Amino acid sequence: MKCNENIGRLFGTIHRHTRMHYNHEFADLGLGSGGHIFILELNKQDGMTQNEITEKLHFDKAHTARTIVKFIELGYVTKVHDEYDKRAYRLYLTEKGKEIIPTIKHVIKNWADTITEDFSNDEKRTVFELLTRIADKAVNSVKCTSAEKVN
Amino acid sequence: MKCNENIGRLFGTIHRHTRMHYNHEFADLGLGSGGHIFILELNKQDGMTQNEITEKLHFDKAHTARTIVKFIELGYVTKVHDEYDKRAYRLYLTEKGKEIIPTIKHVIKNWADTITEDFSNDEKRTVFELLTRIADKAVNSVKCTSAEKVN
DNA sequence: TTATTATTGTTGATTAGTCAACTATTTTTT
DNA sequence: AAAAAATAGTTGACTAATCAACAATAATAA
Repeated sequence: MKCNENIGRLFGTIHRHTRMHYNHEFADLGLGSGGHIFILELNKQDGMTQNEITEKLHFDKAHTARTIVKFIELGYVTKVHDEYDKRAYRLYLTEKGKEIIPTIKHVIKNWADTITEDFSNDEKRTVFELLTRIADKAVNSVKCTSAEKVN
Repeated sequence: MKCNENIGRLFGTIHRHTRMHYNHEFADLGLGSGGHIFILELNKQDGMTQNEITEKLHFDKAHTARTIVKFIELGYVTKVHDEYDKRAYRLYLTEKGKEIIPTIKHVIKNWADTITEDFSNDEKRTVFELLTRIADKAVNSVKCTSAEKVN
């Protein structure tokens, strides 16, 4: 069975083209292809620290730091020193940040609809479920190998 | 139905962690996370031009150019001026290039097995088929929007 | 044949993202 | 309480990949 052979390549192809599309769609907002996720996440749960959002989104904290700096410059996010832990910052969406939520959601939904255009509802549900499981495994497997490295 | 909402995010997460894993596994060969695909493709079909392999893998030609330069330095690939079209180069795997094929295949298969560890054979087949269809749509959709831009 | 257009590949600039090393704090151990 | 270890965030260096502009060559139109 050859099924598994190129699955990584498919992920690469899909991800790169998703990025190209988002780059195009989000250009007017001053966003690139990746940052909108932070905004959506803050919309779900305001007041997270950079570390918390980093872990939730499975990014590297350096990436978060730089993305947030950019969003503050763009006026979408504000950063407040935590009262009790002076190392930490709490992140909040500004009004301007909240305003772009509908646009972001619209672009995301459109793209999802486009790439699963010919899918039945059943297939949509299936692919979402299987990808969720794969993402979980991927995250945990990498976590393990980098933990090994430490030991 | 919320299924579609975050599918792009799943692709991002999976792809980034795949890259981290490949970076780790391919380091000994001097490869990063992406280049091995070119080597596998040349192993399937020798003598392609840079353009041909670029299109087959859905990359940007600039990326191909730089990747090939690196592979020539590493001794995995050679580049031969096309006899009839002096703009083009034909690409061939060297012996050293052929030697690393089994390692590459092994790493890829291992990763695919890891991330679908708890999948039934049926689920593996399904996810592969659905992803193939998604990749196809993604490639074509982006192609369309960039064609629009030209007009 | 000459002029125009298209194609192959290269280079420069830019973005997304990681890792490693660092500073400033906070927590834990002694 | 002092020393050691852990944590939050920043910065520098690097890779993967894209887009845009370019040079050289080839194909097409005049």
